[in-house]
Amino acid sequence: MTLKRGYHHGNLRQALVEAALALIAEKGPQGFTLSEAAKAADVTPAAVYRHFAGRDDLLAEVARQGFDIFAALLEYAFDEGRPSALAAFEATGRAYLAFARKYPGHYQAMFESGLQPGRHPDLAQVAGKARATMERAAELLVRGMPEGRRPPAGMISAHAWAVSHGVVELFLRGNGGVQPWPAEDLLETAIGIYLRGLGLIAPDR
Amino acid sequence: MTLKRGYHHGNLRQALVEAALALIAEKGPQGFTLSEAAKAADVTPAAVYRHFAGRDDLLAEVARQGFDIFAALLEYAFDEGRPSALAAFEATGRAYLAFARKYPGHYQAMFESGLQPGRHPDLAQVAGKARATMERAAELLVRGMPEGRRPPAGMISAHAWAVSHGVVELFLRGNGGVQPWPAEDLLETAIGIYLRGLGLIAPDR
DNA sequence: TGTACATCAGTGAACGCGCGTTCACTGATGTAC
DNA sequence: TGTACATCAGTGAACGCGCGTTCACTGATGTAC
Repeated sequence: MTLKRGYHHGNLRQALVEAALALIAEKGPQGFTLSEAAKAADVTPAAVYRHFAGRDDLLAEVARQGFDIFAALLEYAFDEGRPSALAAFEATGRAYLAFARKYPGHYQAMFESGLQPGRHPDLAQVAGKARATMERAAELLVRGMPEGRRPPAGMISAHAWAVSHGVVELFLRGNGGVQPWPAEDLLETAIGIYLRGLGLIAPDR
Repeated sequence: MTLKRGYHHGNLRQALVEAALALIAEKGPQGFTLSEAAKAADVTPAAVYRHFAGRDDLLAEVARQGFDIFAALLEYAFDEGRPSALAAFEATGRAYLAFARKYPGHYQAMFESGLQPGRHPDLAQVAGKARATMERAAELLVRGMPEGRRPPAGMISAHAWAVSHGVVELFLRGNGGVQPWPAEDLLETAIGIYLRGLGLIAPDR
């Protein structure tokens, strides 16, 4: 980290993003400050303004990169619906949780930092891309159901978002005492029961 | 609000709690500061220390009162399992959402303020009471299932917590763009499908 | 290859701000006699 | 009923702190000739 560097940093912009990520992952979204990120990048706070409009702009860039990774992971998990609509749907749920576990800094910047996407159009755009992938998975899933009883795909994907998000918030971080099940197991069983309820998995085991 | 009052406030402790609630409901948990709560209660910041050990202690009291109300609402919704285990279980889910909608300040203090319950034993205790009610509802629910295939009640209640929490976070506050369904409908459909998956509701409609 | 110069990334000092917290105090209240 | 006094809730001024942001500046880089 303290490698010799000259007056110019080289790639300060990305270094600041990564410093912010480390701070957020360690101390939560409120533990991130522009000044501390600058210090972690071995630079004066004023230097940040060469690359970002201010504190919120830096935070938004962190979230944007997070949504980029998130969208790519979902896309990869969905895999165009292979090997089956069912498997692809389950895979996107797992990908949600895997992302939250592997990129906690990004995740918190995206969902817990309190920045409103309306103020950052490019953020809203890439977030929409991630959402679209989940909706494609749901869309494909309901096509496997009898015509008359298909629930709206948007509702199915909203359910999947909600349970994934809830599992992450309540059980991935250790905030509610010791949890007897790993978050991954909780999500998998919840989605399994849900899919049975949709009639897409046989009722017996 | 600006009713004449003497040198002594009368019930400053509760007035501060309510000022904090209003601030949190309006501007989020980070919008709450000891100074602003004091100002809203028409009192000097230093006066707060007559009633609370400091900022965190005031926040914890807000959360504690929230868990009190929450636990009572769940208890009332559960109603000792009447009229049926199924109805009682569904009612607790609805109560979760109703609480979040009706008491947004409490809800955010409890779940989004970042205070750790470990540091406030009485908070952890009353939170445990709420959790226990949800587990009783789940326990009663699984008793209606054939002996060999009963999932652990704690898992069922964790699922219910997670989906309720996720629906609140994602869809009750308007953070994710316009949502075509009310949060209540999303939660009800999700839990309905889930209960079908457990074999507790007939598969057809 | 060498020099002059434009560009611009980062410095360092300073700002105003609101925060949580402390302290000696003072004014109101209520109880003992 | 009236007075002395203990209690204690709230005041007001002050503190140190870290924050985000600004500004004139300076040092490094790279390009034109």
